[in-house]
Order: sequence, then C-alpha cells, then structure tokens
Amino acid sequence: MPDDDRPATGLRERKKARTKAAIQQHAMRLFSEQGYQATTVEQIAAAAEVSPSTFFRYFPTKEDVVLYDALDPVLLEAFRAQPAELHPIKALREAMWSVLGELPEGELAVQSERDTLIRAVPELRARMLDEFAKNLELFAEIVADRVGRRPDDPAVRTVAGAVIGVGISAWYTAGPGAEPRDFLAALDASLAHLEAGLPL
Amino acid sequence: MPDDDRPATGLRERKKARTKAAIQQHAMRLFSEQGYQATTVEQIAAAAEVSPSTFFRYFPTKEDVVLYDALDPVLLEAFRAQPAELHPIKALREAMWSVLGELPEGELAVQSERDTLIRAVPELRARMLDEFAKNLELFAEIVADRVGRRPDDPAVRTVAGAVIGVGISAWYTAGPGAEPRDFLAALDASLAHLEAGLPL
DNA sequence: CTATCTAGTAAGAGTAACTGTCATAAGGTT
DNA sequence: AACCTTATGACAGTTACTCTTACTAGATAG
Repeated sequence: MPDDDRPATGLRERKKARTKAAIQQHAMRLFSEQGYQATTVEQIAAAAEVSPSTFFRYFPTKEDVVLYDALDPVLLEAFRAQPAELHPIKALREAMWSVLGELPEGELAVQSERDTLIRAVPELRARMLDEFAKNLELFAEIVADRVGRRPDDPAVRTVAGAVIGVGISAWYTAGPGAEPRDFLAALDASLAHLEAGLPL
Repeated sequence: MPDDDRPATGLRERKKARTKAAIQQHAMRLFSEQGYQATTVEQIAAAAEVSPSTFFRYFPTKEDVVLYDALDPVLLEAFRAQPAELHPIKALREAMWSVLGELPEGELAVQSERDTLIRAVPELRARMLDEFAKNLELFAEIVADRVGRRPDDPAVRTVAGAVIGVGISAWYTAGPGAEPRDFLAALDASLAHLEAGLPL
C-alpha cells in the first residue's frame, strides 16, 4: 500500500495526461474542420489512435471534450485574493482584469474559439446553465464570506444571481465573432452598472 | 384551392390536437411512474397508440414533450398591461402576482410537477438556458419600450440580465419539493432587493 | 356522388451516442 | 520473480433520432 501523498509522476500518469490531451486536441481540430455534429466520436478516437471505449473513459460525453474551463480555478483564486474591504462586485471586476487582462494572445485565442463553438452548438450551450449555476454557488460562498453572512442568505444569493445574470446577458449579447477584449470590457461596464444599483 | 384563411376546425385538425394531447399526457404519466430516462419513446408511442415515427412528428425530441410553457404568453401580457410609470422590476412583480397568484390549485400543481421534472433531469434543465435567454430578450424589449431606449442599450440589457439572474438563482435555490407559493414569494423578495439597488 | 389530391401515419432500415462486460497486457509493488 | 492494479480494446446491446417509402383516411373539384 503506497503512502497517502502519491508522487503522481509515474509513467502511467504521464501517459494518461498525454492521451487525454491528444483526444482533446484532435477533437477540437476535427470540430473546427467539419463542425461539431458532423464529427463522430469514432472519428475522434481514430484520429487520436485510441478505441471509442477509451474516448468515453476520458470524457463521459462528447460534450465534455469542449466544456472544461481551465481558467475557472485561476479566476476564483484571484477573486479570493482581493482586499476584503472592496465591494464584492468591484472585487470581481478587479479579479477579472488581473487574470484575463494579462492572458497571452495565444491562450485568449484558444479560449475564444472554444467559446464560439459553445455559443454555436445548442447541446453545448445548454450545458452552460449548470456551469453558470456552479459559478453562482461559488460566488455566493465567497460573497457570504466577505460580508460575514451565510451563503444561503437571500440577500447574498440575490447579489450572486444578479451578477451571474449580467454575465449571461453579456455572453448572449456578445455575438459569435466578438473579440474577447471587447466582451471583457462590456461585461465590466455592466457589472459597474449593477454595482451602482442599476440606475436608469 | 381553398381560401387563405382556413376555418381550422376540420375533423383533421381536431384529430391532430387530440393525438398531440394524448402523447403528452401518456408521456407525463409514464415519466412520473418510471422516471424520465427509464421511459422510452417507444413506450410512450405504444401507450398513446401511435408509431414512434408519429411521436417524432409531433415532438422533435423527447425533451419537447415537457418543455413548452403555456403560461409564458399570459405573463407577458400581464407585464405589458402594467402602468407605464412603474419601475420595470416593480411592474414585473405586479404582473407575477396578478397571474400566478390567481392561478387555480390544479393548474399550479401541474405546473409544479412539470417544474420538478425539469429541475431533476439534467437534459431538461439544460435546455432551460435558452428559455431564460428568450425571456431575457423579451424582458429587455419591454423595458426598453417603457424607459424609451433601444433594446440593445447596455443599461437596459444589464437590468434585464440581472432580473433573469435573480430568477435563475431563485429557481436553483428552491429545492425540488418547493411549494409554488413559497417560490413565488422568495422570487418576489429577491426582485424587491434588486429593485432597491442590492443593498448589503 | 365519384374521382382526385393532400396530408397524417406506419414500417423499416440506418446512424451515432452511449453502456456494460470481459479478456489482455502493461505498469507498479512486494 | 510473483502478484496485483489499471488502462485498454473488442464486442454486443440499447435508444434517440433520421430518412425513405408506401398506404390510407380526409378534404376538394367536377
């Protein structure tokens, strides 16, 4: 029996990581070449030189190849690191800029392509609701922490909901070809508006 | 060649309506008896005494049997009918009460069962995002109308987004067994909080 | 009232996303 | 070297859909 803290650098783990990355890359390539629906799992598996069974062992559904956002935890950390005296919405805006403002052009492009795909394919877009809900939950927890209330406090949940809603609105309003920087700016402006109490 | 304006009361039309209703009823019954996933389209078709092909002619997907909300247009109309000087959020709250507050117990129960099903089944829940987005669009249009701005005005879209977000939050927060009246009350309180500018 | 046209329906074949099982082989452990 | 764990592939099965074709009952024209 090995120790509790595994080194996690065995040949096995590395191979797994490589296989997963290969599947993901080939999938994204095929999606952009032929479209999402037109690409079958069988094709992806063949391109990545694995069996279809293996594909499904790495990704429970075809959708999941697209839907993991590696940036989420980073953003979360940046949010937590903001000074406590800031208004939660202001803190979120600062965190957004600190992470996404400094992102290298390449990363931004990958993210943008992924985003375009999600926006365009109904099945993918649909799954975003749970993603939004997850973020709502996280946001509520952090806000509760900062304001010194429970995460299930109605006031806290309302603020979190409003923020997520503004995010959804910005996401839908930004067209398929929207520049990431433009989207970020629009979202920031909306959040500022919300922070100010939604004056009309 | 018949006139442009058909009477639409032929035997044919009536039969169609009856078939559609039958499929829907049997589907909902089977869903509540066996669960959504465990019920196959074949079973539904058999119960309604039609072929699977016919099922798909009436409902493009299995999901669509559940996902149509007959109450939406009514609510919309009630919202439009509110006095113009009311704050848009206030007007929405009034409209909600006027429609849902007066709904007969039976209708409320049907609506509640449908809602529980949607909440519980990921595939159905997912499709709600587009539903929310549709409502966001409608809400933005009406708000724009009332405030005398364009529907794509960022301020208008932000308000609409925040309202939808608060709705989503309330929807997720209300557990599966939530009483419709309680949900309504919680949503109303959240909207009031939003209307007041989200004081913490 | 009959011939004809239209449209709802069934039947059946085909596709693709999964799901589950089992045998094998390669990685890691003692 | 013997053993155990785990990634993998092969394969069979299920189910939501799609498409084509043929039939039939309802509506219309003469």
